[in-house]
Amino acid sequence: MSMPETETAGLDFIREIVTADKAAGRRGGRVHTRFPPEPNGYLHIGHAKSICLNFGIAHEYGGLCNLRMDDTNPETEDVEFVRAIEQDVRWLGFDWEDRSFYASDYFERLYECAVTLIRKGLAYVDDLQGEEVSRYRGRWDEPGRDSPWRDRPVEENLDLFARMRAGEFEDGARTLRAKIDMAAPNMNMRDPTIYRIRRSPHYRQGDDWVVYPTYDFTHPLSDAFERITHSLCTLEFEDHRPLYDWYLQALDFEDPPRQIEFARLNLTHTVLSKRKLLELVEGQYVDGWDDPRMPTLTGMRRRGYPPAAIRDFCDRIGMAKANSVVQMAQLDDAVRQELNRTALRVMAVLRPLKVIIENYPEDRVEEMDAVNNPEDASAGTRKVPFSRELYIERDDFREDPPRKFFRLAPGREVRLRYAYFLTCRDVVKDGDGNVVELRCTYDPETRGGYAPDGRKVRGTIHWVSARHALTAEARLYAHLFTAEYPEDVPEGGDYRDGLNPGSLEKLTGCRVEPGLAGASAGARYQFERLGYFCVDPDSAREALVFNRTVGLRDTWAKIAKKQGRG
RNA sequence: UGGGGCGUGGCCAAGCGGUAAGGCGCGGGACUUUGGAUCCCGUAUUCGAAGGUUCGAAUCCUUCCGCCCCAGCCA
Repeated sequence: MSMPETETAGLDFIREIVTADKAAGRRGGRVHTRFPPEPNGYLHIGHAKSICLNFGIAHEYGGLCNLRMDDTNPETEDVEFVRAIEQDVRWLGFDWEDRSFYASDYFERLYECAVTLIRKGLAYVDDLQGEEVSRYRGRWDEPGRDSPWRDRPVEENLDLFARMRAGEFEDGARTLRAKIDMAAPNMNMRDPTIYRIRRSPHYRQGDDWVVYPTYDFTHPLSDAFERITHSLCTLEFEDHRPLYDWYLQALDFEDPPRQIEFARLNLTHTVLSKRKLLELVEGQYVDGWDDPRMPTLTGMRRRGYPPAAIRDFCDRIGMAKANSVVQMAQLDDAVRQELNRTALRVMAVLRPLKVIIENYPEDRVEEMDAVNNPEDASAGTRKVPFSRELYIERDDFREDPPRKFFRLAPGREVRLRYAYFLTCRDVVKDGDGNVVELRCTYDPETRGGYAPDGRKVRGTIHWVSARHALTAEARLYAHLFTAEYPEDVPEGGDYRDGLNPGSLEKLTGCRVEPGLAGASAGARYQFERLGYFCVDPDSAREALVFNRTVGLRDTWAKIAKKQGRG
């Protein structure tokens, strides 16, 4: 038996902290994390990073991870979102088991904690309102001033706070604030708000409450209630950490959780901001949260991205504190790689060109054996019907082939994948000179794709039997992916120009990125579903539209510009 | 302007005083019943800049420069 290999490879900074804490036996040597979304929108790929991190770290250290709805703002939250969030987390492949929590379930305990703070002289009811509060808070370079209500006696604070809860005051009339330091250089410590009056029904607690705790107060306490050990959040909360710690200390929690921040995900060519995504949905610029163009998890699911690919992507991009913008190509590659391993292939023709095999009997149909996944023999084979009339991809034929074009052309011979060698004998055109049909012959000796005489062909193309093909009305939510192609089509025409990003843009009228862009003549289509398709140009357009990597960022820029803002 | 962070190739990202991992992208080649996939090879004499300490610095010290976050009764 060999010694176990010691893992010496670079630990990222979060692992380093967790490892050290565990080794030192802090917090009982436990590791317990949580994923705490606010149910005010759908989860996007940015959240996936956090989900993978939280569940991943917990799993790695033999700990647990909770799912917690951070629902302390009744105005924006809804059950629709909690259902969607649960579904997306599950889809991504994570299981919170019986640990589903809601910050709103802690309202009573939170209230008690606030009362404790008041008793300790660490919180007070402030009568200052809106504008006044921010004036008193001062600016970055100038200290704030104490509120005139800051030194109210404890009894009075207790009384007023109870009456706030009882609904005796108007919305916004008073707040409960922590008594910290109005001159603190860290703005978060200048007597932050703990409770505000908000007469808005909570999707979960109904009208039970008219006072709601703020995030800064709720979060550390929720973490402590759940005995979280490491509270992972994004960079913008870095200067909230002193406050996070302050609350826990003021309330004498033992073994308090530790907040650790990491950089949020930014991706090129899309927007990852719930607010912006909400506007895209509400303004009907997209079909909904699950529109395949959206960077939401549900959009990606509909678009055919396997959850394993998203997890892999999150692993690949790493965890750091430096702001960064990850290129979409990185995601595309993770998706392609996973799909390449697992997707069942079928042949498909997006822009059909009819082929008549003149020497093939009219009524004959053969079943050709086709491999379901060349990367995975266990995926088996399927039968594909072959007959006299086929469709091939328009781009697989060139009447006047450029150099290095190895596919079909007048007089040329190619292999029909899984079938026979085919030679183009004649080209049929319509009145405008458009190629509408190819008259061809096949070599009966080449069944299976090899010639007994040993002759070779350079090209192999896809095909579909005209009679048997599903002429899909197809909204193909299939996996459609391809290699990268240059944005610029070389002078004189690139033989791949049929469906390269440039022409795709013209076809769809949308910004198209190379990568997952869509079909390219040089590439082939790999679909998740078993079947064979022939798609007419109109529905092909739709398929392409749904499969493109859209410049949502541009869409957003246009909207913003129209509305006169940045 | 006060505070908090961050700066390693086109994009992510390891590295934590011993002489720049890896991935994406890009370029080239091999192979192939997709021109896909796969497989090779190449791609930072240099780590924001300048000084300093050291036999030796991306790593330590100093100064400077740049970028991000914070003045919600949002999270």
